[in-house]
Amino acid sequence: MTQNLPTKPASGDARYHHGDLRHALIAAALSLLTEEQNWNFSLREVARRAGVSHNAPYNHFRSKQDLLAAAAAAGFDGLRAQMQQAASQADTSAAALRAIGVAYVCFGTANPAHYRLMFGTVLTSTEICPPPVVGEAAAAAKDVLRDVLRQGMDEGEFAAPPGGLDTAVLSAWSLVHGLTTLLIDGLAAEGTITSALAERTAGPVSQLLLDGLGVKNRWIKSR
Amino acid sequence: MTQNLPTKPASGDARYHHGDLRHALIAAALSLLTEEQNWNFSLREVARRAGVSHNAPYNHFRSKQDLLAAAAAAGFDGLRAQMQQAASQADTSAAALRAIGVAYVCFGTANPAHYRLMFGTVLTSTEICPPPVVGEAAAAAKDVLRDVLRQGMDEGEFAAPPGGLDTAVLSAWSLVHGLTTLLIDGLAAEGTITSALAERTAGPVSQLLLDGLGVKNRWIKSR
DNA sequence: CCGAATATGTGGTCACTGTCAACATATTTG
DNA sequence: CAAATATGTTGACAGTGACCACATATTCGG
Repeated sequence: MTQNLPTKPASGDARYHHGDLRHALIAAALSLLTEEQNWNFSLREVARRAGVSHNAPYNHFRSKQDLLAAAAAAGFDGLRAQMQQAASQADTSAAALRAIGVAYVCFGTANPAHYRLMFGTVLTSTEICPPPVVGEAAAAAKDVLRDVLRQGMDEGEFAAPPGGLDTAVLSAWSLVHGLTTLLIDGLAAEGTITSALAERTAGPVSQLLLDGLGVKNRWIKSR
Repeated sequence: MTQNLPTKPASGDARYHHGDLRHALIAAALSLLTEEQNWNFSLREVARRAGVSHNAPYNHFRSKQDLLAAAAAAGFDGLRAQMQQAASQADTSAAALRAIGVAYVCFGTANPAHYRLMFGTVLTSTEICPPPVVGEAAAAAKDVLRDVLRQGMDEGEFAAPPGGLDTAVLSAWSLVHGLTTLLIDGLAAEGTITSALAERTAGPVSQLLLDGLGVKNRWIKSR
């Protein structure tokens, strides 16, 4: 090295210890994720962005995958928040379900790379299928859906399908998740995906699920 | 190297030109894919498996992504085949739709890594969203679904949802695709996924879609 | 209040990767 | 049969993830 040990920085502003490097790294990873729309960026680049050496991240994450898992978990937290807000503003269970569906798809299409990462770390990473952090965050989001469905079934607004609540939850989640990824992958529609397109698509698709749940005012009668 | 230029092999068995290296590379990639359950394997490893030098692949694929895209396209071909066979063995449109759903989910859960790759290369790769090869293969599979739905609607077996055939296709695909990935990701059920589980899950979920399509003998009446 | 244990950051290193360029050998084609 | 092309080979390079030993803060027990 040309000049040794300027370790003690000139200004007391930047300390040797970063303060909250863990979050800084996650933030850096997320910004790289949205910039490049994939997670091929190097762990070293993340470290550079956070202004630390290429090895500092290893004090907070066991591996690159581990960092990505943390970023994915953060994504599920955000998703859950959006779903909850959407549900809270609806007055009927059916409306809540539809709102959740739209919110879900909008979240995914607005943050394609992040959404993809959320459901992608798993395989890319270790054997243990959903890394605990991710699994828990995902379950929390799933529960929002479950609550709405249960309430609707309790109120008699939804009919119980064979297989009961579990099947309903799984179907609903499958539907919005599938739609989201198809949109992201450019397999559902031509051209770039706008939030308007997401809403326009998510609406009818959610409706079809509602029909399956035997919601009272079916479109078939309403026209 | 210890021993130079045994380029001309002793036996005339192995030629300088491989014969069909392109397919050999795809095959090697696929076997690595199922072995390691991810596509972190190196292009060099693929070349090693095919018994060629680390640069030979570049005569057939522009990049690693390009090879992966080819593998993904092959996957869609296989998927379409299974869907077609399932559909051909059903006597009603509703039965065909249900069979396709189950076949779809079974394909995905039986080849998790491959399935994941099929819907994953996109982002990981270049800007042009679905690489042409992949997009075309995917469209072919999608058409199987579309044909069944159209026929069912023509026959009056399915009711046309608002948004028409397109919405129905999109919904159906979303549902099975979403369910498949959730199962693969370990987010739908506990423990390892068996083909039995896949069928058991895909059945009711498909049924819910059929209900949404207003199929005559609804489960609610059939019990 | 101080010294040891610990947490956090640094630079060095290694095997390996994807890709490029230059070269060698088959194959095809005029 | 020569020239053009297709296919494969070796060599190189910068960049990567992950390990190590070491340096510096921070914390905590005495």
